[in-house]
Amino acid sequence: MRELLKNKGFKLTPQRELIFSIFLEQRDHVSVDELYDEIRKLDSSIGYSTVWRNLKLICKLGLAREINVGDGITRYDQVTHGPHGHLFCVKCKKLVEFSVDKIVGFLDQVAEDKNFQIESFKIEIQGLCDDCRALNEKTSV
Amino acid sequence: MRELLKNKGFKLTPQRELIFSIFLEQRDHVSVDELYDEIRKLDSSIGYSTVWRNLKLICKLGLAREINVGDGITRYDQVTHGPHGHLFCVKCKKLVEFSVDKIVGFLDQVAEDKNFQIESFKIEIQGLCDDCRALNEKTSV
DNA sequence: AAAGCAAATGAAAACGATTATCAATTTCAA
DNA sequence: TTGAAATTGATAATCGTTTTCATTTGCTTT
Repeated sequence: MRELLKNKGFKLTPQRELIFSIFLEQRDHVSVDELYDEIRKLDSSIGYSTVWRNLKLICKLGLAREINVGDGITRYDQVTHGPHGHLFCVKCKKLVEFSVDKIVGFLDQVAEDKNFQIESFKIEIQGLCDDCRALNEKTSV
Repeated sequence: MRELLKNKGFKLTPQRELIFSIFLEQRDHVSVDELYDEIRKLDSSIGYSTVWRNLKLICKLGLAREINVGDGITRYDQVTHGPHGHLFCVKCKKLVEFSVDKIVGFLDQVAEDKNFQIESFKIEIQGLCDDCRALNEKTSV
């Protein structure tokens, strides 16, 4: 961690250390606000900008990616989980991952056909998750 | 058009008629600003809100979908083009469609496995398009 | 160990796209 | 023709993101 930062000219501050470690232990895809709330529980003196800037830095270092599901909130997705798609529940906003191994070949082919140089891809299914679906049926009867 | 609106209790105004027709003849995925600019050329009295509201309405009627590529600008994608994925050039912001017929089966399977009810899906490849790629090579030599 | 400098921080303000408000106007059914 | 409901246009509010700036801090070099 310290080395990864040092090599690129970044400094290791207590705030940064805390933000990195808390972010990396999140299982879900957190937003700035969500991470900020977590951080504040541990050190209420850390500012919002600092959390925001460090999330950006985490992305720049290649440890996470920004995800935009269209609800106006940017979430941060650890790339250490490997390439994957997302199921996004439009009701409860839950984001669940799934493996996309079976279709990366197809995507590579598409890009090759159009002479497009892939930087990243995004595969997202939007709809209702298991829970919200059950809930919907109950309340609509 | 008139019937589609009438059935759902919406009224047909000259502004709406113009916005709908101009939107539907766009080949690209326009943003509110872009469509507003087009509209203004034809009728400079139409307000931004009206264009925005009618784009929302077009989506509500199922004629288009919102696309979020992560650059903070919402674009509108005509669904009449059928299900498709997007190649998004991070440099020139161009959005090009490609067919996803070969992988919808896979997505359906994923959803079924998790008992997830699909409303829509999004398949996006981000990177450099043919043109920008060529340009990059030239300037970096 | 001290100094110097670049980077990082926190508070606040700026920003930009989206969405809401509201008075005036217009559509459409009765 | 008339009245209720929807629409419009201008403007303001909202909200997440990003920038600014003075101050502090980490780290390298003496």
